[in-house]
Amino acid sequence: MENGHRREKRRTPLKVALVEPALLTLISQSPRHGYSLLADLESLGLESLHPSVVYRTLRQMEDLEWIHSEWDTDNNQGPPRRLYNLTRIGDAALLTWREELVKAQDSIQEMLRN
Amino acid sequence: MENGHRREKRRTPLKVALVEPALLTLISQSPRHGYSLLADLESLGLESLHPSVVYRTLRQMEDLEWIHSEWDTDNNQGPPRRLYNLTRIGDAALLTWREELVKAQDSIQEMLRN
DNA sequence: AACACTATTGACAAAAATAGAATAGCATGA
DNA sequence: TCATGCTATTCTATTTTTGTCAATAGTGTT
Repeated sequence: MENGHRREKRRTPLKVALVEPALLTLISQSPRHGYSLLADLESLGLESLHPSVVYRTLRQMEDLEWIHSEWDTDNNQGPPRRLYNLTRIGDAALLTWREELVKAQDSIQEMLRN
Repeated sequence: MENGHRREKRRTPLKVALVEPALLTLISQSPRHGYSLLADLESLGLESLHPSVVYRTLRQMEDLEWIHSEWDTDNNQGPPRRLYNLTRIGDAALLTWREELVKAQDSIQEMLRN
């Protein structure tokens, strides 16, 4: 049955796999809200992510108690927004993530060295 | 409803997201069969992957015609095994992947530079 | 009031990932 | 020869994740 090609799509793009550590990194730098994180991710090279992906990841991380959010009261330009900041657990999670990032970096380096 | 923590698991580990380019890279170096790829992935830092992950990815890539397999006839030590090698399409796919890897590398670098 | 922009949430279908069982050839020793 | 263990691959059920779209909603502008 040598033939019979079925699928077209590829696996989870690297981009998506990096959203979580990227958000942690950004929030650790300074508390932010989701909408601005959406833009900040682009500065990390993670472009054109669907907003839902970002908000969902934020909620998941909050469920894990890596981050904590509160409604931003000194809200100037629009509807209420959540301001996220890192918890102590999130700090630890970031450290763990950084180790994983280093490993991934090594793997990639190895692959690229033709 | 500030509280009510639901989930425990994290997203797809980076490790898994790197299986596809890693396999392409290895096969491009020299044709191999699945079982040995399982071991070779470890040399790329992708450790303790479930065999299913590797075999599934191989089948997916074969469906995409990135790789081609044939049963290895000069089979010495066990049951029949598939020998995989890269197609021309796979060559191109590897190049595309390498660009993605470079981008990911940049993103990671950016995250790690505290 | 209609519209555009900021901001977040919810829900659903489709795809992917996890893990374990099933299958099977070969080699070795009891 | 029968059990055991290793090599090697496939299948399938279940759980998770992802992609996408719609819904909600406040604020400012025309």
